[in-house]
Amino acid sequence: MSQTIVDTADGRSTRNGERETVPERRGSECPECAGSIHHDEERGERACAECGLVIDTDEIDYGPEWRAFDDEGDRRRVGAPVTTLRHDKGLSTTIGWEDQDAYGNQLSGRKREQLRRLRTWNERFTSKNAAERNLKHAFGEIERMASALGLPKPCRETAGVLYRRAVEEGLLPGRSIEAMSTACLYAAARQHGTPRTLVAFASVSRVEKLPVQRAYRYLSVELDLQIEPADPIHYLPQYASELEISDDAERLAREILEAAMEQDLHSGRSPAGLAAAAIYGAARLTNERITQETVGAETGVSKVTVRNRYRELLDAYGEARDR
DNA sequence: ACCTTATTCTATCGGAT
DNA sequence: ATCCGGTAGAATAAGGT
Repeated sequence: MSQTIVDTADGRSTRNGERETVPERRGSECPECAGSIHHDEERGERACAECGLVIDTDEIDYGPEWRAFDDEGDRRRVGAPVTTLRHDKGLSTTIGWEDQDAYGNQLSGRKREQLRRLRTWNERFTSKNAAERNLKHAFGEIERMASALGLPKPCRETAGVLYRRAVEEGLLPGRSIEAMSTACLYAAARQHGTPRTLVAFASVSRVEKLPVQRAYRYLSVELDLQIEPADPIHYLPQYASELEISDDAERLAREILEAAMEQDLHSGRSPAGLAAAAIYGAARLTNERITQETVGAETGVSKVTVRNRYRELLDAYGEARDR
């Protein structure tokens, strides 16, 4: 009864987790001293310019990273962009399998022999040990799941960074690669404001929900991840498009959620449930025919929860309207 | 590892449109 | 006939001992 935990596995905020104690990730003010946030591109950190409080680390640099070595001044880096999602960061050479030269001519037997040996050794060097192969495996899984869930690239990259850190911290032994990579992607998705429910992750992962959850918990404790409770508003766009709701209704749902959050209705509730209920309530207010059943089915929330929440939400919204 | 508490889920039924 | 709303009891999640 002392600590404020804001990092619940299903993304809801806790009862005593007052919002103002939660570090604002995307805001421009320091939660400690209200100073402005400074971006340290070199170190990938965001820190307060006044008091030096580091807001978060290991941000992805989205900008081009090209540097020229010819003369001074122009610092662009050259080459394929470095990506964390290749076990070798995309920097190794691959030798093609074709027994042809660059012009498509057949090679002599002698050359072919030489190439085969080269390939063999190249393989040995590029995936030289088990750890590297594990990374390969994990990043493959991250890519697969991310595209199944429609998660954007920066999010995948973050997941890759998290996974790499997890390996470096020695969190892997005793845990499956599948579970840990799923957990990393889950964490990354929430950090990027494109959350998906744990259930959604479990459905695209090769492992069950429980190990994923355990891995996530372990990960967030060990890496000291500061992840805010998921914002129900972030679920709106995906739900709205799945349910084919009008833009007007989606906007309305957003307003409803904002009103509800003013009144702390979201505390302790599942963000996905709130979002589903807001969609349903908004559709009802704009006279769009949609049943609690379909909303529940598409969002993975039971219809009981949809109706319990949507009543509350509309009450809160009406009250906010009256003032 | 077990216990407590709040929330959500499953199943079910009566009533409304 | 389908949708809504309410309810009981099981299940789950998170925190604490």
